[in-house]
Amino acid sequence: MGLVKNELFNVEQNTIAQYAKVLGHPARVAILQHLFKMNTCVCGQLVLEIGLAQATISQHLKELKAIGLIKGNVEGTSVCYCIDLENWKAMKLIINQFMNVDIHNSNECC
Amino acid sequence: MGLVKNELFNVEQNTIAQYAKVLGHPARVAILQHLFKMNTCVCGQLVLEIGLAQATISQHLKELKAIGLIKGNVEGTSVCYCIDLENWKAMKLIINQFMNVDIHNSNECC
DNA sequence: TTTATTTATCGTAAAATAACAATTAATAAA
DNA sequence: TTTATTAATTGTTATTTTACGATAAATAAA
Repeated sequence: MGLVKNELFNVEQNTIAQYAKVLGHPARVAILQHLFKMNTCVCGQLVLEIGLAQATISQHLKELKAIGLIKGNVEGTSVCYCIDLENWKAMKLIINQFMNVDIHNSNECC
Repeated sequence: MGLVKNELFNVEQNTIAQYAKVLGHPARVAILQHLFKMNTCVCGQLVLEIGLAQATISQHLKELKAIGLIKGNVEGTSVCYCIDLENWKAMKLIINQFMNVDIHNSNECC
């Protein structure tokens, strides 16, 4: 076990869960917020900004990159990261669509 | 390790991550969608609807209840679950606020 | 009272996650 | 060329998560 049974769920449910999972760690939330705040590519610094080890930050960046929310450009000896706006907006749409299931419901119960 | 260092992040970041984490499993997404679709309290059935073992569903329900997104009413020998709309809307607000950090940014980079 | 139904809890195993030190790889600077 | 800088990767450990069988608890039905 410890293994999610994705085959029991539809694509939408798995996609929502995948995005939510990536956002489910405060370091990754902080990284995204920082990238938005800077509004430009950010090289390094993230390790200083957040208090985690370099290897740990690198791991979180990898996950954010893997799902497409950020992208990185090699710039000399450092790598510059920024939000992938197109994918970010696609993610927003999917999450919003899910979160708005309440709009057409009254839920008069309990 | 395997232990998140919450103390490095602010309340907002931790709250966002906590909500996202709960939504980060397709079974919990499916449960929420089902509760919205039924638009009323749901007793049992969830185990039949989703293909996971009863103990597993019970565990997922516990997590959703712990963070406040659903509530349960004992009704005879069974328990009826439904969305806690107030808390659900509070969650939506927090997640939306986070996701809309892009609105004021152009992100001309990379 | 006995039996059935329904859900929660316990115990357990496999897998995933978070974190970090150490190392490697790649480029820039001296 | 040698040295420094920066980020990725590797290896490892502790912890958490997912899942389920078995059992317990609580109530309803016979």
